[in-house]
Amino acid sequence: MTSILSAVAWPYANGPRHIGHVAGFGVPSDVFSRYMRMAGHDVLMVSGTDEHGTPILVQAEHEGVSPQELADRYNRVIVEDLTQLGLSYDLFTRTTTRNHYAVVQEMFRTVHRNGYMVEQTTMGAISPSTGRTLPDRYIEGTCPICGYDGARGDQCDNCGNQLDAAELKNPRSRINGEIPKFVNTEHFFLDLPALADALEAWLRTRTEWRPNVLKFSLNLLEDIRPRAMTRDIDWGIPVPLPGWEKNPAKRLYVWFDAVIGYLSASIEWARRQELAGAATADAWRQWWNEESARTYYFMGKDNITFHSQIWPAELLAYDGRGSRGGEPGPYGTLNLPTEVVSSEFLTMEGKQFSSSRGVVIYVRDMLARYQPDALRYFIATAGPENSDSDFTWAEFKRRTNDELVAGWGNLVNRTASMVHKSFGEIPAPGRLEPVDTALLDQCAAAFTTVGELVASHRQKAAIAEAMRVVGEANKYISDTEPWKLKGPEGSPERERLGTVLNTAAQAVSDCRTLLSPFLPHAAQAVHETFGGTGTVSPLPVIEEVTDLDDDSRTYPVITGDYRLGHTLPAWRRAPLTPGAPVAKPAPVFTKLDDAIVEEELDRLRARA
RNA sequence: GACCCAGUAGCUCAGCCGGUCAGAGCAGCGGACUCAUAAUCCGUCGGUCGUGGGUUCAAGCCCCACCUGGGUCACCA
Repeated sequence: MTSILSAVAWPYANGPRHIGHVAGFGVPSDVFSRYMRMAGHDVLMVSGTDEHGTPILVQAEHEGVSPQELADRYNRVIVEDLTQLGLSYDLFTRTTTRNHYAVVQEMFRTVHRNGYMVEQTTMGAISPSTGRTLPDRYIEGTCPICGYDGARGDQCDNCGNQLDAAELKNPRSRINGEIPKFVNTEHFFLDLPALADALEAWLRTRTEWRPNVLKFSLNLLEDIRPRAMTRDIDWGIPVPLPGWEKNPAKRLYVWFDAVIGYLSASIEWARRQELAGAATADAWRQWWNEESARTYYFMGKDNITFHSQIWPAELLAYDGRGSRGGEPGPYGTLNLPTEVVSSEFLTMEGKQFSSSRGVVIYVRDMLARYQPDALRYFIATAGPENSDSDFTWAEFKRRTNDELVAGWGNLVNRTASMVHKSFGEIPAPGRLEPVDTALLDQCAAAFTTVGELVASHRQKAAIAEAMRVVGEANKYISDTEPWKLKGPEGSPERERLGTVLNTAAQAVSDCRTLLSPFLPHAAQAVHETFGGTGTVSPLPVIEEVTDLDDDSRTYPVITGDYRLGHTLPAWRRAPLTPGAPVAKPAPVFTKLDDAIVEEELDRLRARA
């Protein structure tokens, strides 16, 4: 048994999330975590909403609410969406808890004490009316090179040249139109060059990573410079140093605090376990201090930099393992990522997702009209695992109808239907013939092959293998033709029918287990269809909790009971019990009408 | 501009270290069957693996150039 941390990217709480987001971090991390639990490992899966930073502040001002109110609203929306999708977080929390603030400040203090947080003065654009940093992308003006008037502070969309915001002619804020002021400003920079050797040495040991992620990460080292970890902004975590702490205009950079969420959420989880009497408050150390623990980080490719460079650098600095040396703080020596599992991007009908341009389908809207497992199936089989992939409504309909419903759903339905009509319960098998054992052997072998594929992050191949076994079971039924076995009670034909249907039902049960990491909702339904009782495929729940360090505040978290042997079966065949009642089955999956393709495309066009 | 990735049958994609690698699913066509949400099963058509060079006994797989699409390039989560 290994301790496995599933560290899942933190959705930004400035709006609802679309299916591209959950394709990148959500479904892959959940499939991995569910499988690892069934394989007997000790999994801790954590995440939460990321709630600081300029975009939330801007959005909140735009809506006339406080940033916390805005974050509260979308935190709840995101919590509900991810729960409905069945993502099995042990704890999904947020970055505005007191616990998170305390952990982030402790990280900062130790990194600073170890000498990796250096103060520098830089020239930055600020908004004269608010005093806040104006990020380059929020500044626009006339391009000094081509004269295009809509150039942004970071680059000109017309001529494509990289720009420095200070070079723009007639610069103005895209937020409120005022003229930005360029001033000297003090900030703390994470001294990445002092950590570069340690980073590279560590990356060189990461041979298991997807090659593109590793290559990208190594490339980042070539031009490594100190990176600002504070901002001129009043929405964020205070800098825990004398003279800075009470300065409302200086806050920690959102990315400095967001990645620390993996640690703070683990700590929050342990503290809540202690309150429930289930573990001690330092139970989190099992994943963070034990060298044998493995930590997997799931995200979209836009986040690679922060997980393969910034976060490991923060950890190395905390541990005192850079060129300046140092000592770890109270959290001890913290584990670096075992693997950064990055997905590519999902596109929508050939275009990049874009909320502002209306090229989008939100998780919420998707789940209002379609089954969560239908979306999960699409993402698992056609998602952006190793390269960008395209979501189209036609393909979604086809995958759902021709593969999920016609392949897996039909196998369940035809098998249960025959068992119900012939016996009303799981029949006892007679003597097995070669055709029977051949199918059962294939099912048994699939536990190894599918498991290894999921463990090595080749989920598309894994689900394809599981679906291949589904096909074998369908073929078995065609070959054995149980509908032709019509002998009376006690006849050899009748016994053969029992054997065939028992074998088919066992194969269905095996496929159910094999597919359960991908299709957890259906797994439970299939289990019950064949007379099973209890939970075999646990789903997450939303709990309203009180902030551990602030009685006045409550918020929703995602959590759940995913204990092996209690709510989860092991990753192997569970023999069926003859005599378990099998009622007339109800279809597990809903077939989609051809018309949904045009309907959805119309919706898309209406948004644009 | 620099760098990275992708370009394989009508469609969506597999092809790890170069030698059954020319594949799968869907669509199309032909057939079988009727237990099942007209689902299933069998057979079949189909590609000079973006283009042009090169290395090698042997190249989707390595090298060079080019074309097309996507991405990254410090304060954008």
